[in-house]
Amino acid sequence: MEIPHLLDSLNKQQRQAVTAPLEHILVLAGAGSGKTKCLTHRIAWLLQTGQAYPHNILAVTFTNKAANEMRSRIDALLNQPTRGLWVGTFHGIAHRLLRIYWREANLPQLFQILDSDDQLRTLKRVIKALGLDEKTWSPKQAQHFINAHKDDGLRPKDIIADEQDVKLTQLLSIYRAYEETCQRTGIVDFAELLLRCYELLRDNPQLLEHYQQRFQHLHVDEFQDTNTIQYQWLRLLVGNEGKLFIVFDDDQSIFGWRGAKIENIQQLEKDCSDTHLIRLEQNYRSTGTILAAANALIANNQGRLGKKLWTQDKAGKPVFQFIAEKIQDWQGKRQDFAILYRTTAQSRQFEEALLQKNISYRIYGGLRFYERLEIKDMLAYLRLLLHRDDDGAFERVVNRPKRNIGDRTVAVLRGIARQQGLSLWQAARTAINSKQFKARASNSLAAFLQLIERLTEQVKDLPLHEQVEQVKIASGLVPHYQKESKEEAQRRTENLEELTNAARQFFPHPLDGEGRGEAKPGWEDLSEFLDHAALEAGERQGGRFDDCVQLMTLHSAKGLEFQVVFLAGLEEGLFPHQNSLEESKLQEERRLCYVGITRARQLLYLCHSESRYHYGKRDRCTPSRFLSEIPAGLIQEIRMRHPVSQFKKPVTPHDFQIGQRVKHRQL
DNA sequence: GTGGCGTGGCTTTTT
DNA sequence: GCCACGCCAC
Repeated sequence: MEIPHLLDSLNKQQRQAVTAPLEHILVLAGAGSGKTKCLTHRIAWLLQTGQAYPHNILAVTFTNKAANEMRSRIDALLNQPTRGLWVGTFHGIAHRLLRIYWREANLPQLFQILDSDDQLRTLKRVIKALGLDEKTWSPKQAQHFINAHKDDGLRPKDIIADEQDVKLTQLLSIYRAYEETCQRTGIVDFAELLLRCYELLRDNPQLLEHYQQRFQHLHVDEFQDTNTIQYQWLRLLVGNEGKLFIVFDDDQSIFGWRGAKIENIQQLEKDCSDTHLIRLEQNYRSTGTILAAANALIANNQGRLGKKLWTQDKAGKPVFQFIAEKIQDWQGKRQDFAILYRTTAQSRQFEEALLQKNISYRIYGGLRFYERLEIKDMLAYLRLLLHRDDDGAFERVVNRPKRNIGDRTVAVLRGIARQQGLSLWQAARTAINSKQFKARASNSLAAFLQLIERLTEQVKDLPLHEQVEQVKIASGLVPHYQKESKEEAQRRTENLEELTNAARQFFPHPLDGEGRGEAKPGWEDLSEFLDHAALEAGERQGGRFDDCVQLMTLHSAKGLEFQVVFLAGLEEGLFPHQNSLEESKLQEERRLCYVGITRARQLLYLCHSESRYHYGKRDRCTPSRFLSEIPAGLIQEIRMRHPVSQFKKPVTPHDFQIGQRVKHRQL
């Protein structure tokens, strides 16, 4: 594409951003203002004007989806795949660097990635091994404690614990023990990828300098979602010479609760002198009315950088405040609809209502492919082939399918492992050799060890997908699942079949080179496949239907758009949520509502119930304060024909009672 | 080793 | 009200 053409499709502000001089460019990009376009065109612009070579460019996103989208849009703009240009998630890029520089990062070459579920299981074992009570010291809490500190760049030694503070002291000791376990067994959790990579660059000046010189242009998507360690990592990498090009929207910062620091934007302006702010305020998505509602709502927040979205489109229909059944009347497609809610628990009622009306739907959320039980079981076998000392994998499958290796036997192994500082695998060896078990337990255990050894030998020269297939057969998992209900068994078997397919289609990604490499036998492909499974857990559970209404939480709707949006449950205590009524949290709730509103292109329905069940009790609901923050003139009120009126006192305005009275049924 | 029962918790989620 | 998980009894 010629350079002028590259700019043709851009508006004035977008063009200004894309062609901005080489300073730190901060693009404040409102909802639907074309931020990905801006980012991808900037990269194409730098390349086509000869201001940068591909290998000078790094683009970072939060999700794999965003990274893939960006990569393919850049390729499309340039009419070819671009080599040397790095596009990836923060975690993906950190992982890539750690795989190359594992020595410098003080990791074993074959370090493994732990997903959150594995991390939790590991913590459970650590807490047990410390002799602590799981009830007082919940693994969940410890997990949060550890991840939050890693996200802030803090190791146990960086945390000052007052000895009087029993709780903090104890959590710290768990953190320490967990770190020790991870280091000893070569496992790395998600937060560790970032922190370890930050430390790698910080502590290796030559390496840092190399990458500072290489990546002169750093592009960051959704910058308002960066946490402390991500920010520090970026700062390190950008150095004194590099230039940042960041795209963000402070009004769409909704992940503060998981460590995102919206202040990083101000911090960046403080840390880098030559920053230049550009606003993208023209919206290409929604009607004027929807935008007016969104603008009015968000104006109630303090400390905004400030922007007002506008559109050339007509005003559009008023925002309805209302009740459903509209879906059946709609002329367009089912997938034009989205029902958005604050909490996952709300989805069930909609499911039931839609089921009853025979409207196909798709729920986002739930388990993803690589998170499913049967898949994780298979992955555990595969992990054991590579790493005998993977205690998590060992515990998971040692008795799955049943091999007469019960809890008691495993408990003994745990004891030996703890005492002698061994892995469970080594402990099993030791126990068998020193005849610590009765014949039955000893034989069963020996048979399991042999199975893994034999299997390793058997598949080591096969291509990846055959390795997976052989392990599936030898593990005995399939007959194991067959014992479950028929549908369940079939689903699990299908998923395992799909895993083999995934392995067949999997092409490894050489670390230093670019693009896709050749599949080859040995353990490298398997190792990469396992990384892939952890880092890209796959799409959220999808529908079997093509044409369906989309159901999801507001958080997962970010970045998407729909013709018609129903925002459900606009009630005090639910949205804004009970636990978020304090001012700073309330502002995040309001931004969440803003995100919800700006997902709609044509029609927006704001819904609230008069009453709903809350922990078993039926409660009256007060309409959300967010409703009253939208000018009444933009809203057309609709009242349902048959409101559930268990309360004498009439309530206004109205109600979304879809499915609330339907008897619950297991789906 | 499994099933039945009691208890607690209950916002949002990516990697 | 509902689910997930842990514990105990067979």
